[in-house]
Amino acid sequence: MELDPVPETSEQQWNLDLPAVSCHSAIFTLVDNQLMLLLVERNEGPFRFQWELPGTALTTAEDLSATAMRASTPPLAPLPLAVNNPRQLGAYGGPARDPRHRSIAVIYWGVTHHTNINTGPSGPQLVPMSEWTSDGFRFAFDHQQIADDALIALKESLNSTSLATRLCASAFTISELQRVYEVVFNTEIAAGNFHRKVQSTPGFTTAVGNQNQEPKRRGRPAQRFEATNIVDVSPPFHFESSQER
Amino acid sequence: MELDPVPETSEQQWNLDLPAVSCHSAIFTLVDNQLMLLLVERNEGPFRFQWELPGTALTTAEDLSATAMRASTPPLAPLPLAVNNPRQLGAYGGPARDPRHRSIAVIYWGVTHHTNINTGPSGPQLVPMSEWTSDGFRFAFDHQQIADDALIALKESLNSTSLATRLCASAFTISELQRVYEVVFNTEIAAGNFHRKVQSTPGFTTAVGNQNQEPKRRGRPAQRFEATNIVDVSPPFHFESSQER
DNA sequence: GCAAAAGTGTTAGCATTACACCCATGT
DNA sequence: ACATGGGTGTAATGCTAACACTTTTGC
Repeated sequence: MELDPVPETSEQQWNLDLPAVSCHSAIFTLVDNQLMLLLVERNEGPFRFQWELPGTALTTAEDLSATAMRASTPPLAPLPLAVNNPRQLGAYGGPARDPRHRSIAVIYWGVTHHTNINTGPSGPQLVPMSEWTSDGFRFAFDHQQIADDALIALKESLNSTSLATRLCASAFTISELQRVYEVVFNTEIAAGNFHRKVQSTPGFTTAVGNQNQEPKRRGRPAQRFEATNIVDVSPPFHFESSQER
Repeated sequence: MELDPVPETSEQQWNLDLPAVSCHSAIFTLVDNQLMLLLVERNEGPFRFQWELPGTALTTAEDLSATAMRASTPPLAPLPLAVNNPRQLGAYGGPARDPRHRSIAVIYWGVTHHTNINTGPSGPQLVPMSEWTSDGFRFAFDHQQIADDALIALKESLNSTSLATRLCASAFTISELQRVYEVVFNTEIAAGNFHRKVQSTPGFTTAVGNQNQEPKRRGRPAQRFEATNIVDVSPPFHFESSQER
């Protein structure tokens, strides 16, 4: 069994057979109590004027994750996108996914606070979930399936890890954290129990000194916390979306 | 942003830049109370005489999973390998993973009963986990990492789904099913509790008519069951490996 | 004082664990 | 009879859901 992935054919055939590989990213964030996904509207080629996950061809000698993250940064953006924990969703390579040629897309997904995302009129846009899960929305290629899979991966990670802290600002309250879950799962959570669960999970948050210079609101002022390394929640949450799609 | 994954360069450069894509499979099975992994010893190219997951270049217009499964079937085998639920582990594409050229490997993993696997002297071999997790064992490329990741994925699926039934023969007893978990996790399970958990999970098994023509052993004869569709176990098991590596 | 948000206490329910115990069979 | 493996009963434990209740603030 020869496992050299380069087939022994002529150079011309080699060209035709070799698939193109691209890396894409599915970046989620929260804006205004809505879950947003970073998407790009295609302006040429097949699926023109339809939306896709930001991606780029795999050409330079870097990790797949680095290529994917680079793709979600607009060309002239001053700072790279701060998604510090991209996770691989998988490779999508159905033989008919690109009408031009065989194509493999490797997808990474991640979350970040919306202030870390640079959007511009000609680059990636934040699209609310209510839009891209509606029937009229048009994804390019198989990116509808990919976005659905990424959303499932996001929910699984929120249930089993402290990833939700990365969707909050650098300092946040427990109820702001709770809002993350409520938005993503479209559900209501009993505040008292949520508070205990987070506080009783070691490493979920770190208390921050009482720099409580918030615009004063009603009610008892909340403690503020910071995100730390992502830890497992054990036993996990088991939130479920109430009515999806 | 042009997202066409084919860069607009000359054909020669195109050759150099385009990575090679191969599909590999990590097939687990049980033989003699040992967890086995299907591996191939390389006999040419880099990493000669080292072991890799069976793989093949992506050349034909088929699903990635089909290519991966084809790679684990010996060339002249009469029947394809019966892994009816291959799951994608991920894509591995570090820039240095293949010393010859840029290379992307898409990995699928699965389980099956050992009688469904055809091995030959020149093809894939079943290697016990005790061997391939020992320090002296030599994997080709980054297949050590991939095998470790596949084992983690296997354990996660055993904990959260009824996949273990696919490692048993077509008819099996609850204690044979229990042995699957005990071998993979290298742990001991209280038989009574395991019995209840399996029986109380709808769809985990299907009772089979009392065709109880086994070689008679000591003790009360056990009921025999068949595998059905794979269902989620909720709440999941949480077995853990006692002393790994 | 009252409303609102933060945080704590308390009870009931569910699922697992540990282990005792009975069942059915071969020797 | 007895050992062996199959299967059920039961009490203790740990975690969560539900919700009452206290605390701390703005109005």
